Amino acid sequence: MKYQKIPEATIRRLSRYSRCLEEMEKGGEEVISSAQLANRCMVNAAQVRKDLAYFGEFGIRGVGYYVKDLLNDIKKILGSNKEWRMVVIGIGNLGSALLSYKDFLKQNYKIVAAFDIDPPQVIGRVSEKLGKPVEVLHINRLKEVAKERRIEIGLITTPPSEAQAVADLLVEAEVRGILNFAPTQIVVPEGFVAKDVFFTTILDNLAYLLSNN
Amino acid sequence: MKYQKIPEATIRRLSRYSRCLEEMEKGGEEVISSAQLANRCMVNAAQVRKDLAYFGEFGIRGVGYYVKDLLNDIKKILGSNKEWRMVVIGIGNLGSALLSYKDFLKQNYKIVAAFDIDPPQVIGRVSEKLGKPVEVLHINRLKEVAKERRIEIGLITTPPSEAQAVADLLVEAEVRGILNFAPTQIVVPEGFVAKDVFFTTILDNLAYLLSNN
DNA sequence: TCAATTTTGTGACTCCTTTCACAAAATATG
DNA sequence: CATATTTTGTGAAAGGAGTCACAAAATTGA
Ligand SMILES: NC(=O)c1ccc[n+]([C@@H]2O[C@H](COP(=O)([O-])OP(=O)(O)OC[C@H]3O[C@@H](n4cnc5c(N)ncnc54)[C@H](O)[C@@H]3O)[C@@H](O)[C@H]2O)c1
Ligand SMILES: NC(=O)c1ccc[n+]([C@@H]2O[C@H](COP(=O)([O-])OP(=O)(O)OC[C@H]3O[C@@H](n4cnc5c(N)ncnc54)[C@H](O)[C@@H]3O)[C@@H](O)[C@H]2O)c1
Repeated sequence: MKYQKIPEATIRRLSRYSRCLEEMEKGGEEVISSAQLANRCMVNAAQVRKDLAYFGEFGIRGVGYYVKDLLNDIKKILGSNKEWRMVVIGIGNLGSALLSYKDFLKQNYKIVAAFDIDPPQVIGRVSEKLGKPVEVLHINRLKEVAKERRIEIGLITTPPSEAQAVADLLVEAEVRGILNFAPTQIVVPEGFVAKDVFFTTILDNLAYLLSNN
Repeated sequence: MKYQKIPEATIRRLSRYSRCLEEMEKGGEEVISSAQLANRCMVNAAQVRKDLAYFGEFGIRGVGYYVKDLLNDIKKILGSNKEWRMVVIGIGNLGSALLSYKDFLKQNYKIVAAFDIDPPQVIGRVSEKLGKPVEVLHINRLKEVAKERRIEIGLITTPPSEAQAVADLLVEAEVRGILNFAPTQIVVPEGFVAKDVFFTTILDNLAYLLSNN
């Protein structure tokens, strides 16, 4: 297939297909049609086929898709087949929750370091739920440790006033991907990727829908 | 302006404008142009004007928009001018973090109840950060308390296996808006609104961008 | 008072995304 | 082996969303 720009919506749906396929695999299903997958993910069947068509041909006409193979192919496309090494910065309420989030382990996302500016209260913290204990370190060791542990993604859970400064530190440490949970827009240079997760935006959306339906 | 279907993206941007306008108001700015607001929110100026045009005329030609008025108008559009009363269900790592999330207070979102199925460990829990202490109650009191406290939005932070059942309880209690943090797709009847927040989808997105740029 | 300046609101255009519809490929059946 | 059936992959059509460009409205300044 010739090259085309891939819609961001397609990537989001691939992640959804991935989750559904995982459940199907667990359920023992071996082959599915685009219609079945579409149904499960609440999208159009042609949409499923077109999304996949951006990346190649994965199905067999008259048959469908092999669940296991398709799951693998999608993970390869998303880059979620490899293990991603992450750091959490700001070990307060939300940061602690992320540190003990079991699902990250099941997926290929692994928290391998944690930082705070006020470590005495949290230093040496260990979560049994995690495969390995993660010790909370002082933020001034970020650059050094990030390189050492080959960290690729940073999760920012500091107060909003500190978020951009922390992002700058991550950039300096060459951590290329940033997920920011503080309610402030993060800016990073070319070559880096930052995504903001605004809880209030999601709630505003809900509020709008509730007010107008 | 004649009626049109309003794009979901417009609603998301309005929320963004809202946040920027709040900062501007704090900063003492009284009037802004669509270009300035657009710049701040990293969108196109025509986009700002078109988004607003769906709902009426809010600016003055040759002048711009009055920050205070526009903020009010946007909040009215979004429905975020009123106070929304919320419940959190599943007071584990993430649920506890949400319970003590200060920003909800600053906005018009207020957590007025909390439930778990295993309350002995958490009953009577109080967060000083919140205006009023919120006691964690047993899930079997959900329907009764939801009505009593006029709850309109439910935040689900139970394990995924319980999420749909909890959503069903919320529907039964006529809580019309649901925000689900468990990694499983929630289905609700006509007239209710459910949004899923999938952390892994966001990470998959990031992984894709990091793998392909 | 009137021309110059600023900035909105919006029709028209472009670009992107989704859906439709069908030929092509694989399988099943008699 | 030929025909019917199934389901993919994809070009074409339809539908939405974003950008451009300019007339209309307000203001400023001479
Ligand atoms: N609590 C929630 O449920 C929730 C939900 C959505 C978003 N958020 C956002 O996430 C962020 C954290 O929220 P929280 O409730 O966990 O706050 P918190 O105050 O409990 O935690 C913040 C932590 O960041 C640390 N910190 C401050 N400056 C730092 C720096 N420069 N470097 C490293 N660490 C630093 C603090 O010591 C503290 O431990 C906030 O921006 C908040 O708006 C929180
Ligand atoms: N921890 C995180 O940072 C994080 C991030 C994203 C998503 N999530 C999702 O949020 C959910 C909660 O995660 P967590 O880490 O807080 O888990 P957790 O195990 O710490 O908390 C779950 C809580 O739900 C309660 N519960 C179970 N069944 C219930 C029921 N039927 N009714 C009421 N309460 C019930 C449990 O008693 C427990 O207190 C999970 O689905 C998880 O996948 C968590």
